[in-house]
Amino acid sequence: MERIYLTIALDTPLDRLFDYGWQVDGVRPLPGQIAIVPFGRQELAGVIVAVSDTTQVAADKLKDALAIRHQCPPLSQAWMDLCGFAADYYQRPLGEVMVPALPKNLRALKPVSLDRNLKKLAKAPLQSNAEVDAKASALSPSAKDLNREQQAAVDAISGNGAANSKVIGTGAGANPTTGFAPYLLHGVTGSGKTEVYLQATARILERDAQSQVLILVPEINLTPQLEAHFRARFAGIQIATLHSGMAEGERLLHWLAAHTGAARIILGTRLAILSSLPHLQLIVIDEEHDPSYKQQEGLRYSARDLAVWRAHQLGIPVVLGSATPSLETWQHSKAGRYRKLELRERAVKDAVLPIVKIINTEREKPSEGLTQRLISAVRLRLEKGEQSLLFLNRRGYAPVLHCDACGWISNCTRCTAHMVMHKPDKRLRCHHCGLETRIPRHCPTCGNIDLQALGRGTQRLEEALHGIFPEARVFRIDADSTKLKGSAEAAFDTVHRGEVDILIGTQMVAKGHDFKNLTLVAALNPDSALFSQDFRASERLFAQLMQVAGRAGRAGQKEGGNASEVLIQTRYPDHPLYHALMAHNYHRFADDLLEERQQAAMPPFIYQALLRAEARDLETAIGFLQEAARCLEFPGITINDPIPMTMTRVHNMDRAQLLIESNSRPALQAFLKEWISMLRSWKTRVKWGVEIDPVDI
DNA sequence: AGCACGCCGACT
DNA sequence: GTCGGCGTGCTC
Repeated sequence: MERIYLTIALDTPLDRLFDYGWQVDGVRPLPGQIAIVPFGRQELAGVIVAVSDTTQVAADKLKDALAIRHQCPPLSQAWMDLCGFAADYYQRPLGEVMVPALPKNLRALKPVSLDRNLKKLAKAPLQSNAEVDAKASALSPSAKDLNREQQAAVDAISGNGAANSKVIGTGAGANPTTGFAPYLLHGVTGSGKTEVYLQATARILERDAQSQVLILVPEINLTPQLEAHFRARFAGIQIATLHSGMAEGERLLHWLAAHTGAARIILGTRLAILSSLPHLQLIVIDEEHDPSYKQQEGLRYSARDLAVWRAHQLGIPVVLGSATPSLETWQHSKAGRYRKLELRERAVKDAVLPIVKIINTEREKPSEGLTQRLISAVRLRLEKGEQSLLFLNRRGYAPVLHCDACGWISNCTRCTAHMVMHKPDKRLRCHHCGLETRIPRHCPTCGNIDLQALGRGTQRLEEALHGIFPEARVFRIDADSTKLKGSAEAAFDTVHRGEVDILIGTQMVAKGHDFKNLTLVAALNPDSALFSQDFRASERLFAQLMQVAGRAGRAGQKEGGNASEVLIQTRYPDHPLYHALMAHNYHRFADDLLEERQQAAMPPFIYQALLRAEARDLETAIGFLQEAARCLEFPGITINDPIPMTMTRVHNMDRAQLLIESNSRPALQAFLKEWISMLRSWKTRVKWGVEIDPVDI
């Protein structure tokens, strides 16, 4: 029996790999396989990254691995390289990238779920659930006719004809007919981006009997409807879905379908970018500008950026679709690094862009948050039997409770934030730490029983609308009304079935769902983002408003009907952002913002990283950052002053941050590598972490 | 990060 | 007398 050594990546903050012994009896373990090993006093699953006849580790320290999951085909070198890149780029140990990227049931200490799901997969193809099937059966199975621009896009992406002249480089194992080619597919809602994805996918699948296509969407809510489209179009082809809302067993089943190549189409949210896809030939990122593609805890990766890297690695096309591309992507396309594919027309027959109008709330004072003009517009829709959508990006009843007598306000005791009043369950709730109390009957400091609810959330708006339109069917969709699993989809279905007259929603309703009978969209109070500290706030607001606006009138206008209407209630009717919105002019808006960013030396023209620190008191956190700022000088690197975070205290911890900037990405990377290893060697009670390419500053 | 060992305060 | 606070030390 041969004795060998396995180098294994484990999910631990220790930035190194661990060697284990193994007695070979029969099959020799391979890199990319899963091993179960003893680690300290625990047992962990890890990924074998190398197999060797020797080890540097002293015999008295070395332990033997406990088991190898031979039944699971090894992860490819390409997948391990992807994780290696992410680990390097985001400055994390390899095991912290690899291991959490695998389904929990694959990492379980006992292979029961693995064996069960492998057997299941061998026996029968992946099935979609009944709801998706029902939706799919209502959709046409045949490809729609494309307009000229759509056709050009499909040809370019799938590499047909001379259209694909701009091919940049080819990676190892690349399909010779494509090569790495990043595309920005720029088109408003209703311009038929989904049809482009479907037909490009069809071409890729036809070309090669094994090829796989990965399509990412920003939110779990959007996967069922996307799945229905693909299900309807691709009968007999296995479609895997991957998102965080799946049960662990199901998740493993779908992951295995992708990993073994059985699934040819993979639909998912950002986490799917780290799945194993041995025959990947095309990646699509729908709504590429969406902030959800940025993971906000643990490994803070950008799924969009990893998608572009992965496409480059494999030498395949990647499509970034959006009506309002991120400035990063827009700049790449202007510089010619990404090829721009424009869809200028709405592809849906007779559809026209909605008319955007501004309501000046300085001149026309709203009552209960609603101006008279808006109320009339809703009434008109009610009379015509059409739907209205009121967009208010603030959940709860009122954002704060206030005592007029003594000035008390409902502050959270653990956070620099107000406790939000939730009327249905009679609670005050902190949206940051989850602290809850009953709504006090009288002021906790002076005893005054007349407490005022200040401001307006979706619940209060719902109440007001019931009062104004008693016979209307008012329906609210937000994180509170859709807390139960699957209830968000049910809620959207209720609207689709026409059982709702007035829909109230937070940003949840802005994405994806096209409501056929919706002819009025109103944004009630979007102003707060205009003057935010975060320089990306206006970019996000524009995208968000453009997206809600896109919910209206998608399915074409009825005979003789008017275009849909979008009403924006604002105190700043002359703000350029609203003017660009009225003119449906993303180009102008984005170009102006880019120019500002270039003048001010901000992303995407420079690169940033953030060191965040968290401690019991602010002085400790700031002190740590000050010391960190002093400890290493590096050419081409700007280290700013530490500042408390906008929301300083969360869950009784004070937080501060230090911004690092450079106009050279390699310089920033080199600096961070050295800096972080220094910081790691410090003994401190401060909790800290580094984020690369932060999006919330 | 886990997890265990280790040495000092308020409870049955 | 013990349960348990979190300091510090280690993980092939």
